[in-house]
Amino acid sequence: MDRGWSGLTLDSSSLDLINPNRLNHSNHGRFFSNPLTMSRNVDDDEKTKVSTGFRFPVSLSGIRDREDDDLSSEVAGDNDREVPGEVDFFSDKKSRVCHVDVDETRVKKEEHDDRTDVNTGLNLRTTGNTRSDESMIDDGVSSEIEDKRAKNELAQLQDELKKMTMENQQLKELLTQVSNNYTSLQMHLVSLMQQQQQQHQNNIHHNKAIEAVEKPEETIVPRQFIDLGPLRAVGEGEEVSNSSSEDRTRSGGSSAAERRSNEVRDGKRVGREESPETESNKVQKVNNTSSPATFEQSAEATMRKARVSVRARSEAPMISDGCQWRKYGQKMAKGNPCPRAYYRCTMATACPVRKQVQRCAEDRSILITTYEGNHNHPLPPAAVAMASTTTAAANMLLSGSMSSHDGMMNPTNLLARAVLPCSTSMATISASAPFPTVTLDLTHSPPPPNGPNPSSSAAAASNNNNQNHNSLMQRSQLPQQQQQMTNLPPGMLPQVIGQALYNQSKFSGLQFSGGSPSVAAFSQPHTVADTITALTADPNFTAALAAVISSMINGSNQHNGEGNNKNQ
DNA sequence: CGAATTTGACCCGCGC
DNA sequence: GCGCGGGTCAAATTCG
Repeated sequence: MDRGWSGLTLDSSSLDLINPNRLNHSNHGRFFSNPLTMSRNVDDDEKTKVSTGFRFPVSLSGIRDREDDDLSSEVAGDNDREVPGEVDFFSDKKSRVCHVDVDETRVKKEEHDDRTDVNTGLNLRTTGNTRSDESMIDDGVSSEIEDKRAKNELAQLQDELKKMTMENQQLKELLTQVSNNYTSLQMHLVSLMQQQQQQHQNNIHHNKAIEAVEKPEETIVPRQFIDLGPLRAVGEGEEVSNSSSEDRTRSGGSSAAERRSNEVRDGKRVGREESPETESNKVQKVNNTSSPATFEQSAEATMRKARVSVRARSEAPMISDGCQWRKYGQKMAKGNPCPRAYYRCTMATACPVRKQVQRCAEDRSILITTYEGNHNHPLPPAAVAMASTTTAAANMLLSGSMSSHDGMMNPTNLLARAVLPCSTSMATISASAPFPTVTLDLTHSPPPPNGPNPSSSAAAASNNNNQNHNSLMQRSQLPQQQQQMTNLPPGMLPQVIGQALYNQSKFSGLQFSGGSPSVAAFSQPHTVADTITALTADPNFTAALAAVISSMINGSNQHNGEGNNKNQ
């Protein structure tokens, strides 16, 4: 069936969260929509009962479908025509309820809750059929009892509906609260970063003053500038004008990078989109341009160096991530029989983003795509998911890889440090690689019985703690959605990655609900505080939230920066 | 015919 | 200093 169902199964403990009334704080407009879903869902639920697990929708549309189904059936609960059917569907329980009678509300509620765990929106057409069947069989049973049963059921459903509505209300409040918290946090971050920026400017002015007084050759530079990678595309026009021979002389240890920039000057490599610059040149430039955007440029420079590696199973030669790429080279990498292809983004003339695509040596069904740099142009919707994901990952990585002082001062790093311990189930971070690299492993296939871990080649840099990484992955029971990603059609990947971040917040609690059946975070009525606790305790929620915030931070940085802002 | 890809050559960084 | 490997360039080739 191609209705957005993932086809993957969940343990029954997660089922409860599928209930859109608990998850979805919205869309009452769709409450009565799509009557077809009722009949459609019959099959699903019946199949679900037969099979070992339950299906859940990965796509939002899928979620909505289920929501419609559930809601529709609830609505149908108000509809007398359909109610008896549902009664019969749960006939094994209903009869008990019926005998206990209405005054035994506690018992009834327990039964009711049990049933809720199974999915309240079970299907009316099935039940209707069942009813008709049963009515044919049970002709002897008095219609009076049946009416009574129907009324009981109706009351029960109405009760349930009220309960759901209240829960919905609670969730809405929760959402409001979370979003308020988020807004205030964001404001706080922005103010922090502005303060930091101010501080950097002051430092720069101070250093320039010192420079003017002391020997001009001894450039005193704040440490953070020294530690930075090359400045991101300086713009083709302004490229080499500053790097005179005096600069090179002054910079002392003239490196090969300088020779490269000489070549650029000599016209050998004019077509280069990025001007390779020495550290000293960079420092020089930074010092020369004491513009307010210095800090942002520095961040971008580091960003340019950071890499995000995505491992995914794909038979296609390249995962389609929504961007346009031009292949500019191919090399045989050592230790891998598969060639490595080099692509650069062609959506804008001077977009610095590049990516490498290579198949994993150990498992050639795994495609390793390594992204480097930030887009300097608007992205099509299809590319936003991947771009924001990689940017967020890179942000987390970079904020974590900064020097200790800066890292501690960097608000992003606070997030990263809060996030990384739990996001290791999805991301591996490498500080020892030539470039800081974060690896998003979307394959999560069990390691070959006797071979090395499949993630070992791409995440090679991180392999000093690779074992730990894997144990983390296993211990945390990698989200089933990720497992589902392993065999996605290539075009679906970016969407799913982005979706995953989104879904992580939506399905928070689902994936980590533990083994106990029907005890997911919302299976029982909770106070808002309980719910918040459950949400914030969930690593996925934290990770997703951090990814979003991190992405936003990057965005705000870029907006504060100069002309060539990134759009991620 | 223009755009995209291929591929050999070149350059650079790094380890020995 | 030399060799190796990674990364990039650009002419040649292929493709639409």
